[in-house]
Amino acid sequence: MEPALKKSRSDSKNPYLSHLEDGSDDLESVSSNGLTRRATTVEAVEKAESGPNNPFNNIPFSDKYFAILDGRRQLPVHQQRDEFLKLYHENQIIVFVGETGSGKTTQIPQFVLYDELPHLTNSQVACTQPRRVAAMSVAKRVADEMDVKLGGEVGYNIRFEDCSGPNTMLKYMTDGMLLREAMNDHTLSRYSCIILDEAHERTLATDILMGLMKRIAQRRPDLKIIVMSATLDARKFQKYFFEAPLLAVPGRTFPVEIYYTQDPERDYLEAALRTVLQIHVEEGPGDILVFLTGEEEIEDACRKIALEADDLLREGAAGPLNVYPLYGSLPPNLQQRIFEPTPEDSKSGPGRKVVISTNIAETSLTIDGIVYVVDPGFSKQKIYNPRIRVESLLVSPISKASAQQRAGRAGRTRPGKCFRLYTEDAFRKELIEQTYPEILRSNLSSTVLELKKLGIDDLVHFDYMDPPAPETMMRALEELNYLACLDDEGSLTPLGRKASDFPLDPNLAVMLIKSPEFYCSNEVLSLTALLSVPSIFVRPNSARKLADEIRQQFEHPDGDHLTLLNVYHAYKSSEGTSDWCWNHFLSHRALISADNVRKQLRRTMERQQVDLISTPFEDKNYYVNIRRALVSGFFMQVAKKSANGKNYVTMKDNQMVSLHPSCGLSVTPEWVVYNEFVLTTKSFIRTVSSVRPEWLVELAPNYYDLDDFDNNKEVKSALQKIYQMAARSKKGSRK
DNA sequence: GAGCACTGC
Repeated sequence: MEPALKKSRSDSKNPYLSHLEDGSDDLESVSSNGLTRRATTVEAVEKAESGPNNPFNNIPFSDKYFAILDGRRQLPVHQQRDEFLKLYHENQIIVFVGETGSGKTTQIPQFVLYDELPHLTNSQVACTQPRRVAAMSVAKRVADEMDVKLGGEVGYNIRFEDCSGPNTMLKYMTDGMLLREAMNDHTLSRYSCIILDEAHERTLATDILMGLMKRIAQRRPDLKIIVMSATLDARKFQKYFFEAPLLAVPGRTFPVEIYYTQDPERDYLEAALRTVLQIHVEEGPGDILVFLTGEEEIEDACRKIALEADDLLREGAAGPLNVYPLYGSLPPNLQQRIFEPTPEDSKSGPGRKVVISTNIAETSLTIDGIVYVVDPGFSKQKIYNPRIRVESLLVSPISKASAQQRAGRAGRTRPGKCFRLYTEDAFRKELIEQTYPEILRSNLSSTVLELKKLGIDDLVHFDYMDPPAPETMMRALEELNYLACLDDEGSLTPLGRKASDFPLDPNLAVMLIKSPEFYCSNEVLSLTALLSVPSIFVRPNSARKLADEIRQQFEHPDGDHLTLLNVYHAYKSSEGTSDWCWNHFLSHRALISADNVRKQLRRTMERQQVDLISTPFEDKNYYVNIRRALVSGFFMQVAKKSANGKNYVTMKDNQMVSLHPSCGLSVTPEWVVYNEFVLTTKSFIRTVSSVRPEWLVELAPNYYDLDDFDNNKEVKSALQKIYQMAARSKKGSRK
């Protein structure tokens, strides 16, 4: 036996593997990529899995364990365990594709774990997920399957919650969390195997991790990498990962019949309503899922369908129909209603429910009992325009992959039907294959900062699976340079290093780090947390006026940022009860979330030695200090009132914008800083506060260089005056 | 006088 093997055995923290270790017949040594690894055979691992004792903790397996084990061995993926192990032993990287129901997310990590068990020392196996709930629920399931305590041998790690410990060998985590870890440990040295699950979703974090994995793979021949994805673009993953071998496992779903329209639909909303009612009248039992694009559209459709369905029921033309909306900003108790039982059949026809949902039902939420899917072929998608530096949401046609995913939702419990409200020709010729990965649709300033912290110096030649547009990269580098997070050579500055440790956009991070200079880091910390969560204001359709009136009592004349702070302080002094929030039209959920973010940021501040300071509330500069701190991070998001006195013009880009109607400023100040640029029916700036122009030239002289304003005479001359005034007062103060 | 698809640190 090789010395390496002996070493790993004597270091092993799992001394219970005698039956694996001693049964030398079951084991063989395999050499690949210059590294010696011990290969377990299916017979050996199945023996270990069959007990009587759990090899991971030496406790006898429970009866429940064996019941689950039988089910696991029925999963499609189990048939290919042998094949998987062979590939795993012989290769450093494998691409694994398995459709819904194949069991890949729960089983593959266990296959790895049983295989690694003989030589696991202190290393771990990580399996990433794009969503927190998935990481949590899969970890729970796998802990049950392995008959261990969650947080023990099997755990999970997501933002705000680390449920793992010193004994954890398998850790499910969000992709963002692993990326954070990589920022402080560039080779991810604590892991012996990293599994990137749901890679086809192409989240920003997964894309960066994939590029990182390629680099780490070369530096760490001992690291195993498994990329798991849905089938469609397996070739692309293989090619990207040095022609890694592919293992494909069939899913376990029921067939779904696809129907197209003969002619293009002029009005997809109207067509969707008609289709739902037609299914309800003509088709056999089974619930319906309809995909629409947003809250307003969904609520509207729900009302119309409920009205029509009532008529049909009264006429005796159809059975009862319950209609449920489903979208992300719907309160959780209302989201849960989709799981209510389907209404009883009546003489006139089967009882059904119909769920009208955004894309949330495409991946994040699974509803059992869906037999019919209505797919109009649209969704709201984020797009980024680097020219004007604006991210916006646009209703766009979905991709073929997305259409396939939607259809699949009809076949989870029995054969189903999917009604596509577009022609087959349109599906073939007009839909793109895959939704563009997030990296091509986002502002990358956060990502660029992360990459720098990850030790990637040459961002342009980093091996992206899909390289972002050069202009997007330029914008990000330029923004980080103005924020002084990167120097003129593009290297991380001490400020940039600090900023990268905060889970925040760079402008928020810089504002927070600089806030002690303005004697208000306590307040800016609260403000940053409030700006990092969904809106804390609730404005129900039924009580808009009242909600607006109550909001007014918190309003600060100098701007929405200060209003947010006022609300937060009132919330804290009311002891944050949900009744108080309800009565003041505030979202308790958002405020709790802001509190969590605040705590996390505060820990980061302590770690980065950013002091917590407050200006006494009585001080006349209390609010001024906060507004000045705001400018130190948001000087690139400033607008000046335009000549007509109604609109605003953004600095440098010269975009005509309006104050968002939610803005609470009592007067329209000459200069404002804004948190967000929203492009909807027209261009709005949202969450706006008044600032003094002399702060701009004082706090961001590089950005407010007069030579950069030649295309806007009005702004240039205004700035010129301020520079002159500043010079004069400097002279004056010298006397 | 308008709106927040969905995630994540």
